[in-house]
Amino acid sequence: MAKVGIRQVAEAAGVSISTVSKAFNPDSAAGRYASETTLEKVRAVARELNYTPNYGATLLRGQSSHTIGFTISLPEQVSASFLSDYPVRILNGLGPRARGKYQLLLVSGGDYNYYLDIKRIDALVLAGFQHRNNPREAEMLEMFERFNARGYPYVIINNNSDRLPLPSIGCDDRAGMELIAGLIRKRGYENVGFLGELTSNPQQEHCDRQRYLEELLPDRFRPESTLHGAGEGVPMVPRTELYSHADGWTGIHLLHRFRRLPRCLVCGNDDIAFGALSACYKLGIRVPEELAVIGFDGTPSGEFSCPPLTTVGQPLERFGDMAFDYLMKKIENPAYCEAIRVPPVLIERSSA
Amino acid sequence: MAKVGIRQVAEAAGVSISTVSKAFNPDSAAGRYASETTLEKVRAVARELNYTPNYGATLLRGQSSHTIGFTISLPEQVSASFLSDYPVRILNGLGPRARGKYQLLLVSGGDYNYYLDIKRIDALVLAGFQHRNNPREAEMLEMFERFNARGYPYVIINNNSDRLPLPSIGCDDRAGMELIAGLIRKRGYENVGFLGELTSNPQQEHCDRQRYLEELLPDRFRPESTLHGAGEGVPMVPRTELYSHADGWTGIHLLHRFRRLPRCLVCGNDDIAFGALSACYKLGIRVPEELAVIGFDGTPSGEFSCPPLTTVGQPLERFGDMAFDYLMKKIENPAYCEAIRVPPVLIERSSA
DNA sequence: TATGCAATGTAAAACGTTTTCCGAAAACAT
DNA sequence: ATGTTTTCGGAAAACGTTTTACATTGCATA
Repeated sequence: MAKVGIRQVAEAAGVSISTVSKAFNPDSAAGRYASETTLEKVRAVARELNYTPNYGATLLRGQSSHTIGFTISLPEQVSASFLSDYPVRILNGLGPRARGKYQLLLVSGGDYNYYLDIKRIDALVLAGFQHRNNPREAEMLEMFERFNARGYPYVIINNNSDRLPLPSIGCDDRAGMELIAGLIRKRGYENVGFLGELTSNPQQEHCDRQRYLEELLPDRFRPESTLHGAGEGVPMVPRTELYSHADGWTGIHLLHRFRRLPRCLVCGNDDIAFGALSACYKLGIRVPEELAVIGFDGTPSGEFSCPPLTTVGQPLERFGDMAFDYLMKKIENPAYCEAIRVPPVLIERSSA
Repeated sequence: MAKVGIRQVAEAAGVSISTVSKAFNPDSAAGRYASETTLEKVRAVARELNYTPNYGATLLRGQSSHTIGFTISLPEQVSASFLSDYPVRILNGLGPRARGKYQLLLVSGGDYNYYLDIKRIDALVLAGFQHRNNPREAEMLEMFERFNARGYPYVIINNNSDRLPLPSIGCDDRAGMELIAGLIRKRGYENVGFLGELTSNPQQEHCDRQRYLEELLPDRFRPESTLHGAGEGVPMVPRTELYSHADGWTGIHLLHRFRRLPRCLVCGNDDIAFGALSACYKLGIRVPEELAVIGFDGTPSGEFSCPPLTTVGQPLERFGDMAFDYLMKKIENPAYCEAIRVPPVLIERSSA
């Protein structure tokens, strides 16, 4: 069978190739100059002939690559959560939404500019970027700046800082902490501490989640049950591992040894909570009888930890499809910029 | 600044545009007809002008898309392991290898044929495809057949069946089971059972891992400590969950209730083992004192389960870069087909 | 010195679209 | 009936490469 291109379709439909092109690009400026009746007829013929526009030609002549870049974190820096189910869940939302309209290109760290520059991608989804307390924060902010300056459409997934408004989609951490605070009041835990990712630099600001918790439970929050606030006795430990499990593990050991364990410990994320849980198991601390542990993220494994983890679930699939909508909006209106926060959901299991 | 295309480079280098093209496609047939000296000079000029061949034009005129498709499982079917860190680890191997040479396109389930047909991708990496005991096995095999018939370069990651030789890269399961068998002998566990994924169909063949274990430990293996072999008393449970955690959980409950628990239980994968571990925690079964549990996969979370999981680690990053090499070989020599098995590694922690 | 052949480079023809520009026809206003 | 606008569709010019086919040069051989 002969190759079927735009010419064959044109001939079969009895129109010129430009009309066929218009049938496939109804939104283009020239599209206005053909009647919908004709276009529909052309489309029917095209369907029958099983015609698909040649991607190379489209790309060469047209202005859109119909491709969205998806990238997980800076080069050689994969955030801990991306070693769990994060990317797949996000992609499960993004993929179906983009299907048929945009293709998804995996852009490895550092190639963003390049791909955007050569028009290989129309827009970029940056996932797994935590710029807060990140040693390469400067580099990341500079990149965002560059994107803004050039008007590149991009969106960051799960960048939760409320101090730096950026085009982003993420969990409404404050709402999440409200859920947790509500649970804590319900259970009646009087002493509440927080366990975030460890860092060797005590100067670094606390993560937003900790701040929210302090604000929401001023009467119950115990700063000394926090590694930053634990005081002189407690040494700061340099981070050695990529995974934050280790932070939870170390955190419990430290707080236990220095007798700073509260009645309830809220963890910055589920991975930290898992680490905390294993340390409790090891040290014989009963959860939740002696120590209640609450996570944040809703990782599926939480259902099967020992004991099953009470946590706050992030709608990651939702982030994915919202990211797509965000970018479409941004492409249409280059001035659009918003930090969207999606409310999470409380998952009550048995650790608190 | 004016756009820099092949013409500008040609002019700057004092050669014709075809010579510039040759400099960038040294492997093409026509490449032989220009001296390496000239080509190198052209390349230097191109570098200086910061020239990159226009992708659309390359695609239109050339025959290769320089793109590899990466796909995780059939539409609407994400295998449990892909909700852990699998895809990212594989991509961590594949990405750097492909970088600069091939782009990576995320192909969502069902679009493979389409993308290959329209030459949008040169080759395909299929990850997360377990065709054994899969309700859609027929569909998958048919797809593989079609690929073979048309000579599409593709490779399946982690398809471990030894009964159906397919272009694949995966863990050498037999070698893995040898490691486990060795550990079991060393520890002196006399009764060994196996816990695979549950299925409502008792007719289905055992997974290869179980078969290897039986073959390797004929003296210690207890078929009754296996859900398939547990006999009439034990009901088969239909799968309800995507995650195999649940299978481990249910498995332990069942075996415990019907008093078929062996001294040591080998699990088909880590997720099952985590489910088993939580069930033990819940039921008060001490691990490893009463029951030793061994996993398979080397999921990072194993380090922080309760107790930390003894398992066999799969070199997933290695799979990724081997997949790239595989496809390159296949593109060069269309007849090439091999099922590569990479030996795993024993990770001794405290659950056995 | 003529001849043939290998080595090197170029001109020009694709590749299959999108888009610009223009003319014909139709609709409308006078 | 005439002039003016609007609507519709086509001809043709890009887009930036790769590849084919051919021209030139240099060199060894007859």
